[in-house]
Amino acid sequence: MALEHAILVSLLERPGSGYELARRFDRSIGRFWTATHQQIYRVLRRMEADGWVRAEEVAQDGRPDKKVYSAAQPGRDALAAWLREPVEPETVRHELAVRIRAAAFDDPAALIPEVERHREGHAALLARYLLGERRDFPDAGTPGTLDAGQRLQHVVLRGGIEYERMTIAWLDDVLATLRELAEGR
Amino acid sequence: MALEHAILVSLLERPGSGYELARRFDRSIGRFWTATHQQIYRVLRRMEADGWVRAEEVAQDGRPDKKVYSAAQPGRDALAAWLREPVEPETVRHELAVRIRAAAFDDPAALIPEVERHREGHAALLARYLLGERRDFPDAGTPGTLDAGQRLQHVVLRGGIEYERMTIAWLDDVLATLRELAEGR
DNA sequence: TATCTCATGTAATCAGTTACATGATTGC
DNA sequence: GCAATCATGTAACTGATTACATGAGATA
Repeated sequence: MALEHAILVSLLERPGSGYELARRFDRSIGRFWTATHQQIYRVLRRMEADGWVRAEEVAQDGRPDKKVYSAAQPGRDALAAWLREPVEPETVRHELAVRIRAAAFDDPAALIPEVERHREGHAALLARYLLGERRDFPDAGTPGTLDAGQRLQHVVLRGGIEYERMTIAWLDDVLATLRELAEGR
Repeated sequence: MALEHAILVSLLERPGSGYELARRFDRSIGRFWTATHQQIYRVLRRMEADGWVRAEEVAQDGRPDKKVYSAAQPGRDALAAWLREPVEPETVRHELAVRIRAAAFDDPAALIPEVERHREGHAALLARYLLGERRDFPDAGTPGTLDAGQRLQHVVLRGGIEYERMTIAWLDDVLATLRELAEGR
């Protein structure tokens, strides 16, 4: 039920059309909340009906018209109320862990290429995060250079970086275990 | 689409009824895949119809009858095929990260109690994992004492432990940031 | 007497994905 | 000429949650 809130945060950071939101959900916000454009359009219409967002039709030349959404006060209020609600524990869906345990009933070596591919994906993501950090927060060590929003964005990014580091180290552990089992050690 | 496979792994590790599976999903398996009993019963019926599992009615005295499920060969085959499929990147749902960025548009201090509660939950989980590790894998350092299934279970558990450690460290980082912002530093 | 555990289920609803559709413009 | 980008949508479906129901024995 937090897609509404993720959209609100994104619109508070910068107003935009459904299409633009969908692209943000592919990039930055998609790091911690995914959504397809169909879902975004549907939720935006509901949010507009509830008065959480305002829509403004913008005509463009050479491009289709678009509806630019921005957060309205009732939306801000709803966000503030949500911030004060208890954080329910997140439902976990860790497919790779299921696969690793499943490997005990099949050939463990069969899983190695997939885990390697997974590891590469996380390494690439870590590199992108570190690049983004150097680009967006070069002076993070100097006090007083970042506003509240930037400091909060940075601490979320640091979480992503640490998560990727931890995951890569763990996948190396997994690979070592799988290779040992494959070699009969 | 991996609930079927998670159930299969669990039934291969040990046959059991829908009710028992639901309890395992509350405990061990729930660490990386959650499911309610309603969903488990529904999926079990489908799996039985597909021949992935076999059911045996077991009468008990003093307790209701139960249907004990065990994995059948077509289920094993499906699991082996699934292991060889590409691992699609998992959809991320990180509500706390959304909240942290939302705090920029509200009072950052309002989030502190919730983050503290979150941190306590992760610390408790880490303690449980470490206890489980000492109980189930006391001789993990000595080669030749664990079979393939145990070694794979252990590497998954190590992942959980590292994830909790990383998360606790990050939540401390988040709390420090929120407290600095609340104090106007 | 009341609550907890064991055991299985139905019904309604919500969230999210996949597939398909439309139509103009820009770049190769 | 073809693919990609911009822009918004409908329809069908699957996966998952919430609420409710039943009923017996065990425990406090």
